[in-house]
Amino acid sequence: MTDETKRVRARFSRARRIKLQRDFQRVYRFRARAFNRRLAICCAPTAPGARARLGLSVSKRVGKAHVRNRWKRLVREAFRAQYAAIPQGYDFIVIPQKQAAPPSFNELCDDLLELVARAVKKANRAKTSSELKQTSAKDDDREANDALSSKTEGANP
RNA sequence: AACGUUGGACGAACGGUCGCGGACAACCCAAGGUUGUCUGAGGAAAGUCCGGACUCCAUAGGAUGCAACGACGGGUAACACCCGCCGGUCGUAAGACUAGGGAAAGCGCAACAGAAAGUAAACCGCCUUUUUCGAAGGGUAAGGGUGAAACGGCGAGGUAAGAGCUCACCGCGUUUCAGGUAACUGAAACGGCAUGGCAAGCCCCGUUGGGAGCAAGGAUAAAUAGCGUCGCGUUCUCGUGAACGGAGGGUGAUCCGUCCUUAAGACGCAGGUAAUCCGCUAGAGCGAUUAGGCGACUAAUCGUCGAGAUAAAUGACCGUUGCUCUUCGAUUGAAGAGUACAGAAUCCGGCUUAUAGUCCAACGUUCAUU
RNA sequence: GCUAGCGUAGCUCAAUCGGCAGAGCAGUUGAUUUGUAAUCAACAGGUUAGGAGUUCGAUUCUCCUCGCUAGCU
Repeated sequence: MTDETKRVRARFSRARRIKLQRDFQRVYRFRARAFNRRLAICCAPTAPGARARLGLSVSKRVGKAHVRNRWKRLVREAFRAQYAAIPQGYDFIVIPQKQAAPPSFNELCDDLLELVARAVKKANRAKTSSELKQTSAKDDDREANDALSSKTEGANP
């Protein structure tokens, strides 16, 4: 019975997806990644109280249009089903590796949880190592001057 | 019954739980959110190979060029599509394929072989004359050999040997007659071989084509940073303005022509924003009946509304039942595996390509039975 | 959405107007050397991306697929 109540709560609306090119670039630049034979996951922290968000990047190398749609739907469904087990306050980008056939749903759930855990560990390590970067990242959200900030970071060391 | 040929239809079904896009309604109500109801991929949505609708540029007119098409008749909004029919090739047949105008407008091509690859010529031959017996001259294109293709085929007459030289049949061409809307078919007469092939080689003839594409195009909002180049004369008029000329630009191949601008302007470079709404789905729509037509299709009447996203919705799990294959059993059955190709993005009509399987109809050949 | 180009040996590229598919590097074998490299000689290696058509004959001409690349909006 507890499982059913969890399922009732598990929703996945448009607000929990990453849509803007800006956000994608921010997550890629944070460089907290975890790989698998089938998947790659990038991860970056957002504001502390925010919900976890999912972005998908499925290239043409993966397959034809219906194969790509299949991947996106499976990953979205896995993200939704395991939403309670995923840590909040992060953005995730899921990238299927090229030439990989879509797996079954249960395998994909296991892969997703494992890789999310690894990526979040990496992200926390990066966060604690340099707190200045975190503040600069917050500024990035508001002002959206990614290019300038990255240039200054490269110039400082 | 077996083997085929052609055309068409479908392309898993039902139920439960959760989730996503859209519309409507209610509630909290600032944004937005919650609940309920309805609804939500295809025969190819694909490739983007053709043709249109629609929108803007803006006048699309002429000549040349370029591109596409090419028997004939029809269908259609249009077509490189479809239907009918003719010719050709293949198949015992049902049927299949067919870019199928012009080679006496001109240019060009045909490797190797072969004597010769096209206004003819003559290697071996055959016949004949001369002869120094080596050969030379003449006639001929029946035969040999080469080639994908050799200047009609085959038989008879004829001849020194031969030859459409003559004749019959066939092929080819011209004319006439008959049938057909026509392509064409059939028959007769005449000609007496002239006019070999390739035009998916150049080309000629005929027909068609203004350009760009929903990121078209329109509205609102937000944001930024400007810079450079070009640039009006005359006449008339009190003046507004008009005419002519010049300059710049468009007409996306060129020229003529034409159109626009000419001082709150045009063009170029650089930079910023890429957010919302409209376009956006009722249409050459779909289904049925009747009528016309061999058919593609058309007309009338009745009924009906079936996706509209934008980091882009159609999914996940479970159960039952179909269908196919394998194994066991072999009457029912049991277990396992599989259940294709593939995803709308402005919308239609085609073509092409990919497809597990299932069903229906018509027809052909062979065999068996009556 | 629109448009252009390319595909030939393991690699990089040729092949005029349609007429025997070639070169360099790489590979194999032999020679040379005490041995290796270099050099010399010989050899092998091709569905000309796939299919169909035109033609006597197609890498070449035409059409349809497949893959790759580039450009414009």
